[in-house]
Amino acid sequence: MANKVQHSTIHWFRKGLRFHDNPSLLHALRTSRHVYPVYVVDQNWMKEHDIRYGANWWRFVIQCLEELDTRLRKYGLRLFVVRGSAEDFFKEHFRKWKVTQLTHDVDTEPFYRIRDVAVRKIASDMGVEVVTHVAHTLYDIDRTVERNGGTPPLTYRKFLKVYNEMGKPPKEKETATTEHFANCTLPPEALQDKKFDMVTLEELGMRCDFPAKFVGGETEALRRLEKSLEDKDWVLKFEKPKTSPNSLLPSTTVLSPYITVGCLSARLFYHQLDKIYSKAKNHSQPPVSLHGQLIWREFFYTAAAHTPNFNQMEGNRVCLQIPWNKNDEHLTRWRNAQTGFPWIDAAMTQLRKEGWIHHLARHAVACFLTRGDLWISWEEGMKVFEELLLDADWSLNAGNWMWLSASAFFHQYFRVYSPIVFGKKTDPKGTFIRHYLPVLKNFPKEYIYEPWKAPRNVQEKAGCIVGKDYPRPIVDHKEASQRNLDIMRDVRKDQKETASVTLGYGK
DNA sequence: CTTTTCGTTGCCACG
DNA sequence: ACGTGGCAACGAAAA
Repeated sequence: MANKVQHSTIHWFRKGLRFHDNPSLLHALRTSRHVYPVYVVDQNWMKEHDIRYGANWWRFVIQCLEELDTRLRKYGLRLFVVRGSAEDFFKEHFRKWKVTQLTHDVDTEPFYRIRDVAVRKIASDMGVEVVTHVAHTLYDIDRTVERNGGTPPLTYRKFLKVYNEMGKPPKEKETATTEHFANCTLPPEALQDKKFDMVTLEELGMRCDFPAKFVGGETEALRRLEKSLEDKDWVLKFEKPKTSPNSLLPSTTVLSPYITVGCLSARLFYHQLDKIYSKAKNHSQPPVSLHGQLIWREFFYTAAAHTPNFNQMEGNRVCLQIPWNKNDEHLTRWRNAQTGFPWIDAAMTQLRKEGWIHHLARHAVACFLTRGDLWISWEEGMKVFEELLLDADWSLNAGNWMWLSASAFFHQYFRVYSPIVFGKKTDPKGTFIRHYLPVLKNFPKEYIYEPWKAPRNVQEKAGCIVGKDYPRPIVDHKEASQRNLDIMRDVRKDQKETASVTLGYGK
């Protein structure tokens, strides 16, 4: 090899749990004699920053880590799973392992940024060079914002304009493979150090008493990508709003969990789509196309990275200030699929048991919790999603919750999803409900979306008495949504007046 | 400045 | 089956 191969490098996996399109890993391998691949599990840090991934998410990530470890061992390396503070670990091991270089992806969430600044300081104090690359998003987000004049685009159209000016995102990098690892080794004592062996759910104090519907790992991610792109016609015609939220086989790709933890590169997905698009005469366009979905992700990442307090209402300049109610009983019932609205409860059951629900199902349950029915803050819903979703992503989660609650980005608050009618369009027989709420499975289709309306004898025949075997609806939808609509209108009127008064003072 | 148009995915009644 | 306008009417951006 022509270039000097002499660094002793820690490659820090956070997201980016992959060998394909991993520029910072490639850099580590190309410039080092020793490469220590590290993943940090720090529950205190997570608690401090209110990061609340649940057992299903951890199981998924551990599967990803196991695959990384297995593959690294084939190349003579291993994964070091660190317990506790990243700062403490680096302070100790930069010296112990004679580290001269640290490599990792650029991450934009505030909690990552704070920690990265601290780690960078430790590194510079100890003479460790830090090399980072943008690999999780399509573009370098700071440059997108620069291009937009210093602020993030806050409408999709505006974002598209910037996107069109910037040209296609960088091509994905080659996959790290045998030749990249050829010159990298680890000292035997490090290879055998049991302290850094794989973490388990038990160790994290967690339990999953249901099987994994979606298995983590890069191999599964790439297999799923390939399968998703198999039917070219489906890819070319894809329009998100036309996909079904309640088909038992997902009507979309379900690549989001893989992209979120980074065992699938968004850039790889982007360019594979691009190849298919370029060979065809016609294809669907953003925002509804598959490219459009990746651009939505980028849109929320960009807004989140440049909006202080993006995941809360208070101090968030893009978020409408709404006097939400606090109602722990209603929140708990929503969380635990006990609202008495079968379509809502079925979706929430799918979320809890599988960790993924269709985007439109998220719309339905989010609208129900916030502006539609329960008038509970979007922040509460966001927290539940973060705990239960495999694809929970800080930026997208907060952004979409603001969208659905009509707090930001989306303003047509009078368009309320009906918890009874909406699901019927794509699943009139209620197959989805019957699957996830077996207690209702024998209700005739006339009553499956509103079982409380079934006459007593029908309930008896179905073997399910509403109010006993399945809850009565916790609100009257018509009444609640109308009341909420009125409050929303008043809030907006008030805030417009306040804003103009403030403006008046400013002049 | 005002006016019009548009916005990934509402519901309902009517034809 | 599907399209349309009314509902009561949002904010951002184009015109």
